[in-house]
Amino acid sequence: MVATIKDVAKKAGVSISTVSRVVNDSKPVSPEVKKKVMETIEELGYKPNEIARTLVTKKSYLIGVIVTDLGDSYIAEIVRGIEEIGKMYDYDILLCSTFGDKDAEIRYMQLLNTKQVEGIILISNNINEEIETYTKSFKRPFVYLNRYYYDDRYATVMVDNCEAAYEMTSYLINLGHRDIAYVSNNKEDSSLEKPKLEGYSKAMRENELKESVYYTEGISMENGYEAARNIVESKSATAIFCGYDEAAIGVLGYLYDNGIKVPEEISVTGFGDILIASIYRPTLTTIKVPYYDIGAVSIRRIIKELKGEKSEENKMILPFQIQKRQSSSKPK
Amino acid sequence: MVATIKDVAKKAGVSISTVSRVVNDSKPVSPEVKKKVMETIEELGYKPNEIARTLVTKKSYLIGVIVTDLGDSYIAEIVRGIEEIGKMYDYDILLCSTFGDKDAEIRYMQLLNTKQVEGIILISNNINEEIETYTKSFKRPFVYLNRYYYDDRYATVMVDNCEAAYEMTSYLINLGHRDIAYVSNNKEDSSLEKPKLEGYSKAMRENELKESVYYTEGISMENGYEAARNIVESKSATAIFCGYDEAAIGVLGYLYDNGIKVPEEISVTGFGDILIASIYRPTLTTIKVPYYDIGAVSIRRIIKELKGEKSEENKMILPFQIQKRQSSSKPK
DNA sequence: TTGAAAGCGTTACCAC
DNA sequence: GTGGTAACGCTTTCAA
Repeated sequence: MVATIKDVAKKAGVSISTVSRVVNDSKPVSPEVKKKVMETIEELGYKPNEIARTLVTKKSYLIGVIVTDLGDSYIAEIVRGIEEIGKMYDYDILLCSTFGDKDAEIRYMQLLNTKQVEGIILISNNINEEIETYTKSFKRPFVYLNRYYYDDRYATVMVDNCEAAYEMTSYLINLGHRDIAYVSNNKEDSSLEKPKLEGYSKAMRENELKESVYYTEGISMENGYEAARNIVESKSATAIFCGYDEAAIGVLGYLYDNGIKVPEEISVTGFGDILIASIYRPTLTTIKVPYYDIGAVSIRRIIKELKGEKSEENKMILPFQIQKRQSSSKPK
Repeated sequence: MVATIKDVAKKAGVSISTVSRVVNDSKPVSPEVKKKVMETIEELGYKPNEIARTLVTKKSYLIGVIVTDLGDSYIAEIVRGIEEIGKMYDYDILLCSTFGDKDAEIRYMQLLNTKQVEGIILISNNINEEIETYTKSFKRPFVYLNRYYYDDRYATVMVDNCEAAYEMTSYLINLGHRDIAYVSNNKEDSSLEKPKLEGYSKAMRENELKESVYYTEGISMENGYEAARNIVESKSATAIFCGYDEAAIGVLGYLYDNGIKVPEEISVTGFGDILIASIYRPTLTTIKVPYYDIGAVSIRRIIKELKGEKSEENKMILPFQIQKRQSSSKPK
């Protein structure tokens, strides 16, 4: 049987209150008694039961993190940020994956609450109206991260998508490209795709260039692959800018499979800077979204809120960067 | 304030025992009372506090998972397996990342124990003698996963590395290759590298071919990149078999950067089948290690043990597969 | 079928 | 400084 505070108290010949005091250093204890208690603790290998502690203090030091899929490298990166910063404040991560299932999101929100997490970070791909019901009833700090949809009801952390798309398009234009295709994700009303399109349009308009947008079903590599086929078959571009790295990798795959040289014949750029972007050959020029920082800032916000400091702004904007790599160059 | 069992009891005009009974369906309750209680629960939005429950039942339904780094796709895959199967048995994952820090492994083992996890799965890269002390004192189910070292003191799940390396080498030989270089990880005494080397040697010997092993500092892409340079400069191989996919991707990178065609001029194969293996171009021929299943089997073992069914074998061997892809072909 | 009460391992308040 | 004890929210005997 594992030792409890009682065992320590008995063996040390003091009250459990005293043991509790030395363990938590919460109130003065005479040096001799303290020494004795600490020795006994050592001897018995006593470790406070965090569950019992949580029950009385209401502090579980647990943050619930609900993700779509850890297999997505950008999500692993966010979780990394959450965890590392969380640990700095003694918080641990209770992890749940939804694999895109809306019901699971709700189910896990509830589950995590019964497990007494102090806050929840939800990484989602959907719009899920039911969420609000639960965030409201729980009254715990909540951060909502979503690559597709923006919802001003929840606290979130992101980059300025419009600005980023604008800069990337401008970069390609400055390289000398005139025919720049934009591969857009078609999720109806994806509220975060709009600003990207705007940024692209703005740069093109400013330079009096003709816009050419290709819509895809989703953002997968397969979608990118298909988009590339369409673009190449209509011979309509010297540069392809994709709204998501995943699609961009698909584009590169199509070009590779069809013997089209990148960047000599066509330049390709992405959005995100997920792990493979820098590993794939040619390496992908893209917009580096600071996923690690997004996770870090998210949990920091929750911890701040837990300390009673209300953050005023719901939306936190982080800086991005244009990562220039092998996949882009001047047009031939 | 969130409703407790007391609130429900009072409002429903019954004892808390009765409420507990209907919540857990643990003892017969008269239909009318049951109905009344359930209505009250609904009305108050009552959800049992799992922390309080754990305190009395000793069941936290929490499994501690300590990983090196979620950013490694194979680890994300293992965790996926752990989580999905865990959820089937109502278990949740408490996640900790060590980033290779040995002390962190110990620290988290202790931490997770104070949090009352029912079992621990440790994914490590090191040999850490201290671990035994803790697994022993905790007496909780424990599974140890390590890509480099095998330690028969702990329960573990793996593939037959020797057999896998043998088959991959044989595959290359059957394609017609005679000069096959093996890129080995040099971690001194890495006890899992030995069987791989054996498998390679065995296949080469059986065909009276000259072995040529290149040792690297680690298994990173950079290591693979360097190894490829050495191999190419000494013109010593038509096929390169790497003990880890990461290194193989590095090899492909070097060949790409130096205009050497894969597989036309050199075939490349790996070990693991991590995510990029199938995304990178050319796609990588490799040994598919069932990481998801490794996670799944690990947690299933823990849950079995929790139910009192002791597994007799410490070492569980899972089947692998040779994944043939673009990076290998007959020699020219 | 139901309720009272002990107990899980702590913390925190109140006396002394 | 120290000890006794209520309380946290729940499950589980034990009686009725």
